[in-house]
Amino acid sequence: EIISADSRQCFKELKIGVARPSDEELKEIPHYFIASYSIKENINAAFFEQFALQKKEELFKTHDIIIMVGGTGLYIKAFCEGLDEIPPIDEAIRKDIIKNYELHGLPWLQEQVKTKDPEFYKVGEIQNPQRSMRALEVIESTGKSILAFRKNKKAERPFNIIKIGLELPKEELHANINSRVDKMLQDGLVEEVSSLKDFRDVNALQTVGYSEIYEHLDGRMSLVTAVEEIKKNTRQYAKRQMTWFKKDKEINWVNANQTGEIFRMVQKLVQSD
RNA sequence: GGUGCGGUAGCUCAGUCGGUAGAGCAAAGGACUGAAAAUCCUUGUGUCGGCGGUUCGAUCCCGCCCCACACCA
Repeated sequence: EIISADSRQCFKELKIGVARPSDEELKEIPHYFIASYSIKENINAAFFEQFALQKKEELFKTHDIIIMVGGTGLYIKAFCEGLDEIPPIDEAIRKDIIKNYELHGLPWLQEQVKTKDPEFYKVGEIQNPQRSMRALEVIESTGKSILAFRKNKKAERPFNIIKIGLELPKEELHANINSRVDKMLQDGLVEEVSSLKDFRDVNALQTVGYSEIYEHLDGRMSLVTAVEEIKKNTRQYAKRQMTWFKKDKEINWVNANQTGEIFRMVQKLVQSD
């Protein structure tokens, strides 16, 4: 059985633009964390960790091996190594910080971090608004620096993990991206995005394939340009995924086209484990 | 044929009152513990269209030529 580790395919409203597996594929093998939540819900890495740990518990009662598939590096890391526990943040604090950042910009944010969490200001990514806002909301909500919650040690997991990475030569990867995007358009990407026009501000829709089509629907971009942008942004995203996964020395790499090889590798790894 | 406006980094363009040039995007590499398909960081030598002239020195001024666009015939 498969647990998906994909931060966008988990939403039931998103299908074409996130290249969700077909209904037949989903019927053939039970999948979890696919099309199971709404874009209106606040799904994130911590939520996924809890979900997957619980689901794995359930599945191990009847299976020796379960498979996790997906491209969201942080989610996979959260499952394999755990996230440090940080108390929930008051929604009002969070909204207030975002509002002020949008109003006053990065200098304001940095100033806030500097006075409220000088430690983070010294070592944190203060150029990165998302990280700085996170640090700010933690200290405002808990009174403690986000750094104080970081344990810097991996969680112990009572099961074995085998990691397999799929890779392709760059030209092939890019050709695949291009045809996949063209297929999405044929399948009705524009219609899918149009139907979600009231939700363009939710996190789930800050997504390659959706942002560009919104721009087009606003009349700020031709369809042709939007499609080119989707292809380009997907290439850049794929590159970021590779940067993330290549750092993980536990991953066994296979050419994505050699499906037979993938099978053999899984068997070998499972036996030797 | 005439007039005008251009020809500068892969693309779009800025600039140098004459001392060999810089932004955005792309590309390449990287980071990343509650937005992660997100967010952020690093990296810019290119016959400054060609050939001559003026000058100590020209991508910048002058002349001719080539190319693109617009308008006029």
